[in-house]
Amino acid sequence: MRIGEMVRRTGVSERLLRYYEEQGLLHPTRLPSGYRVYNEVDIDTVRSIRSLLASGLSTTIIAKILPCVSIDGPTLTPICSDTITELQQERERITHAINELQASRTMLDTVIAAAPAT
DNA sequence: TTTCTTACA
DNA sequence: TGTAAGAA
Repeated sequence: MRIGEMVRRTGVSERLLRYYEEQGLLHPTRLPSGYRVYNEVDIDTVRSIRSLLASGLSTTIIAKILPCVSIDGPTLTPICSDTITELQQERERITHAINELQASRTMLDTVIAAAPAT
C-alpha cells in the first residue's frame, strides 16, 4: 500500500510517516515513481512506535529495539534479551532525571522560603 | 488525484 | 509537526 492508505489505516499523518522513515523506524520500499510502498506489518510497527513514543523513548532507541518487540493488541512485548537490558538502562536514566529534578525543586523551595514576607 | 521533496511562520 | 510550493 502507498502512504495514503497508511494514513487512513494508522491515523498517522503523511508528514509523520515520512519522519519515522527518516529516523529509521520504517523502511518502506520505493516504486520506480518514487512512491513509498508499505506492507501490512508496517501498520503494527506504527502502533509499536506510537506506544514507545508515548513511553517517552527517543526515536533513536526506538529504532534500536523496534525489531525486537512484539505487538499484540494493546500490549507491547520485548523479545530479545538485549532489548530488555536497554529498557532497564532507559529506566535508570529516567530515575536519575527524576532525582535531579527533585533536588532542583528542594533547592527552589529553600530559596522561596527565604523570601521576605510582603 | 496522489505522492514527492524542500523550506519556513 | 503542519503547511505551502512546484514537479512527476
